[in-house]
Amino acid sequence: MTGTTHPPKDAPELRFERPLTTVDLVVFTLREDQLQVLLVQRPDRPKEPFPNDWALPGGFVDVHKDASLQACAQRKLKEKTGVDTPYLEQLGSWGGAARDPRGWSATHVYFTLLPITGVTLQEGGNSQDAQWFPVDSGVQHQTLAFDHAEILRVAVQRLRAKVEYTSLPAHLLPQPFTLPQLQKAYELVLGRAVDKSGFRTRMLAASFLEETGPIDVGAPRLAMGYRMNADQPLAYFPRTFSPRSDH
Amino acid sequence: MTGTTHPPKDAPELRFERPLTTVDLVVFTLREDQLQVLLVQRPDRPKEPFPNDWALPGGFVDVHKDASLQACAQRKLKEKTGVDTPYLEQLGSWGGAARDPRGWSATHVYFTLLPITGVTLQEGGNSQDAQWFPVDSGVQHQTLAFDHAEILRVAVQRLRAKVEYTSLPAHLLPQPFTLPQLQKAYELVLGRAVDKSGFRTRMLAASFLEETGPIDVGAPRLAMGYRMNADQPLAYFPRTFSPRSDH
DNA sequence: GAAATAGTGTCTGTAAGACATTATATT
DNA sequence: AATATAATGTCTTACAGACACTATTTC
Repeated sequence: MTGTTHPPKDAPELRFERPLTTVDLVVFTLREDQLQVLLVQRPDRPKEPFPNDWALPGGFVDVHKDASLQACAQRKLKEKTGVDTPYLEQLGSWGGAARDPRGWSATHVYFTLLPITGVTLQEGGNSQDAQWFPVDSGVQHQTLAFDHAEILRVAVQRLRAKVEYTSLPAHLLPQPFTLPQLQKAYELVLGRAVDKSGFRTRMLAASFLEETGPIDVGAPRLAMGYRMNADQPLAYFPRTFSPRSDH
Repeated sequence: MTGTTHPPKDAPELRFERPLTTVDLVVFTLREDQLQVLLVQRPDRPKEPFPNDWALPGGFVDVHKDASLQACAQRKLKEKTGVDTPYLEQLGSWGGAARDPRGWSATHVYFTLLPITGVTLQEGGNSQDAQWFPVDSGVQHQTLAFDHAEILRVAVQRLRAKVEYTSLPAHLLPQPFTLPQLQKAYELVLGRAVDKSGFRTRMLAASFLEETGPIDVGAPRLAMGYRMNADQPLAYFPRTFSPRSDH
């Protein structure tokens, strides 16, 4: 380990301009019967780009605090939401000369799904205002800071695609949950109804759920409660959901 | 555009240490009836990490040459292979304090599939020796430079997973190709046989192929030639390949 | 016509979609 | 008992897998 200084003194061949390196988060939750995403408002200070615009939470990698990109994402998530998420997936990276007026920059984007119940939005710090926005309220096409509108669009697309053949939406619910609740989560994310019978067969066949006993969720009848198998953060189904009408 | 200098003079709040930013490539091809991957040998020079070890082709982002990460990947691919690939997908990014002895670094990894016929390996430059290695010859578990063994493992996993439900292997063949050739490409990537009848139905149903007329590929009988639909770099199948025996 | 490969047809199995029906709780 | 929701059953359809069969070319 030679140790890197800024500017690097010990390695002449490394004396070239380095891009800025950031990590951004796309945090999804279910709130008010809608799929929502967490955004923060850019500060209104001199030299800060996109003042007052909404942006994905995130920021610069701190080479002294963060052992890795994933660790950096976890840290930022914890700072904003107080949550240690069990599911954090890399969405991809975006980098170029034009995306940040401060210079050539590359961001590593992670996305996560959280039950709203576990979240307590942290005020202050770099993110004056953190706020939830419904994904289908036009946020995707509003002018977010940087290229975050594009990133959010890709994130939503990836989420919806993946929900068609994985157990992802289970992470949106506090445990234990019932199958009707899980089905509703799927329907809210996909934006369409799903057949109950097929849904249940499919979920139970994937064996990523464990029974926890009947639950009263305010319905006339008790429903079986389930929690996710601890060792299986994500189950893959043999086919995608796809209504007949598509063909 | 404020313009970034090194060190930045105009933005006190940006005077922190920046990670190194690189782009690496996982280049797959079909060669000698095997799935192979392109590796380059690390130079044996003072201050260069992992001297003589094999590594994925790639290198530092050049903020003056490269408009974006994708452009950087295209440039490096062209430099090494002389190819302008029609298919370049981001695999993900790897970053951390420990992966490069020169300091905190993050690499953005792209992968591509090429017909071997179009490639002419470029000698000299930063990559003394570029060479093809069969994926299943233990390269995945050899000690590659940096964390490239891990990256390669993920790339192979992603490729094999995606081949189960997409038209990816078509990019491994020079056009036009025949369906038997395409099937062989699938079988080589997947490492198992695939049923002919189902395969053909599936490929033709996906309608990403255009007939180009019968071809003589040295077989006793002519076969229909196909090329990929120009506007469809990747077709998705409704289900994955999966032999009965799995269930 | 023998041989080898290209291409097609038939049967079966799996799992989803559609929708009807039964079960269980509350009022 | 009425009602609302939970859970199950039945029928159909799509499409892959297995495997047998036909077609076309060269020798």
